[in-house]
Amino acid sequence: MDGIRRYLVSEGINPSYQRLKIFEYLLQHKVHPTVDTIYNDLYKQIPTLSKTTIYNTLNLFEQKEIIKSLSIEKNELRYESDTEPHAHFKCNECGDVYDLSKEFPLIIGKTIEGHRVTDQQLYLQGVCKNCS
Amino acid sequence: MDGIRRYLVSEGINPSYQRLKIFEYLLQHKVHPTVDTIYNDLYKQIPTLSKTTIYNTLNLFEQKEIIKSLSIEKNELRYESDTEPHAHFKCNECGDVYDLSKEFPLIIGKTIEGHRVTDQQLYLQGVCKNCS
DNA sequence: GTATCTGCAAAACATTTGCAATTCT
DNA sequence: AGAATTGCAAATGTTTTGCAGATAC
Repeated sequence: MDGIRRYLVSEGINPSYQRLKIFEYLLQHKVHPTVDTIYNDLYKQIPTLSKTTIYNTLNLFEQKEIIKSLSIEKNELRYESDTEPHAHFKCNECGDVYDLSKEFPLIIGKTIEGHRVTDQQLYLQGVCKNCS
Repeated sequence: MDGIRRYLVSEGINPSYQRLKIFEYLLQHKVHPTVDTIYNDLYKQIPTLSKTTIYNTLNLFEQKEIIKSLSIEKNELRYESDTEPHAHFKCNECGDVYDLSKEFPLIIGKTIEGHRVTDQQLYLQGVCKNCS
């Protein structure tokens, strides 16, 4: 927890209790949780927690570029603490989202058809190994 | 317009006036419009048009697999009539979304890390050639 | 003590649903 | 007439905003 505190401070973020807990949660739950999932889980430890604080905190983290948001599915934002580019796979059966370790071509930094690329996201969908 | 009518019929879709106009709009506006954009444009020609009809129609088209929806950005669904897999580039300056003709590896049909892939989306972001 | 952070309640959006009126054949 | 379609109004779900109270330095 002290490591997390130091990390947040080093990124210019005031390490409040809620912020520490939310960032710790993202580090420990690498399944790209939604705000609702984060709230329902952390609520057990922090009964006074509100969703507003989770929204505020995630928006702050994203602005400071220590997390990323994924809009894989309509009407559902998901969050992850891994900011390195990597592909995502969403299972249409169980709904789980997996990180893929397989390397795909890195396009960031290149110029394609005249457009300068600064960010890339590869989303795959299908049926995961558990649901096959 | 008669070609569009025949196409809708061939896909099992009753070609009402609104459906014809909405599909024609998507064919003519390949900038991945939102429901709001479609509504604001078509409203001028069809003053009685409602957003509900646009939602109904787009959902029907998507279900019949003659269009695709893109959730590139949070809280904003975009639609396109091109159902072939291709990459998208979104300009963070002007907000426009471009189709890229450059070929990227086709992953659909493959199995990656045990997951069977049936759909793929590559989203790039950055600064487009007009905004550079 | 002053600035920041939290969290309630309300607002703002996009999308869906229920249903009555309209249209088409 | 009968079935499908349209579109209004209300409901739903997610995210944002306003603001008063709590917390931290």
